[in-house]
Amino acid sequence: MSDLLKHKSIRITDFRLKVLDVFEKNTNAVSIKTIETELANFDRTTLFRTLKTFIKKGLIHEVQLPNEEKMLALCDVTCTVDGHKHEHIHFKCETCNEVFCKQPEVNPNISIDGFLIKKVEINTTGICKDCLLA
Amino acid sequence: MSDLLKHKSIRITDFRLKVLDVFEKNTNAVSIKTIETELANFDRTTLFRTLKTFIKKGLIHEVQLPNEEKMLALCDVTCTVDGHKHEHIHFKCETCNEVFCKQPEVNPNISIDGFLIKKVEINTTGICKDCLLA
DNA sequence: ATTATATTTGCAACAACATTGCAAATATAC
DNA sequence: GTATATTTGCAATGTTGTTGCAAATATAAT
Repeated sequence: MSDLLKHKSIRITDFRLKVLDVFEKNTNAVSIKTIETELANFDRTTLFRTLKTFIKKGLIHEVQLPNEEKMLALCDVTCTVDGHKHEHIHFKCETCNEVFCKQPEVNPNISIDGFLIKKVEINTTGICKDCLLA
Repeated sequence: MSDLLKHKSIRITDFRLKVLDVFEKNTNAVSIKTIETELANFDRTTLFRTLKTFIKKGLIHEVQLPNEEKMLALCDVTCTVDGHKHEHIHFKCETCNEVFCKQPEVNPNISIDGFLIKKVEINTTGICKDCLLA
């Protein structure tokens, strides 16, 4: 578990392990509110700095849907301090409100006439598998 | 110009016309900061309420790229109080920092195994046409 | 193992962004 | 022109995130 921090060149501290633990206990993306609830006594400044470091080092990434609270999720192993390289897309279920990182069935190829696209980010909403079956 | 408000069932007031004017004067998406700069004397509460109303009624939409300031842009005519129905995607130029609403060359078809997708939002970054030619 | 160095933490203060309640003002409907 | 519902402006407050700094801790060097 601390290997994950070491692998991304993040110094290991008690607090960072606790924050990482929150991400690992939750299958899907988590909000800052969730993190704050699951950490017992903590300093908000340190939390924000920790999250910033985690993002910079390629350990977690933000999921930002319009008019929605910011969510955070663990990155693919391909992400490093040199940049985030995600293949997945994001999905928010309007029934259970969970935010998923999922592989699309066909890899989308997005282009705009005359423009050079370097990064693509896809956010979707709908109803997830479990809620459809329920 | 006030027809646009009428068409979206938004009561016409001086303040709302001024805010709408900012959107119409700017070709691309604008930040709240930009709106505040272009409005002379105004009340921030009223501005936030106005923007919320505009979004709810389908006149403008948010463009939220991760780790970026929230941007706002006029909607397609297809958007109403019953929902936003955009065909376009968003593009932020890393050279000029403009945020565009653009039609993609091929309409992307996004699907996730077992999930029902109702809305898709695509945000891209790169270099825009003008900056490529410059 | 001990020390040196660099990074991280916790606290207080603050800045930016956004919301609520309420009385006065204004827009639309009659 | 009046009645009714909505919008505005103000003050207060909430939420989210940042800065500076001294003390504490993690890693690197010996």
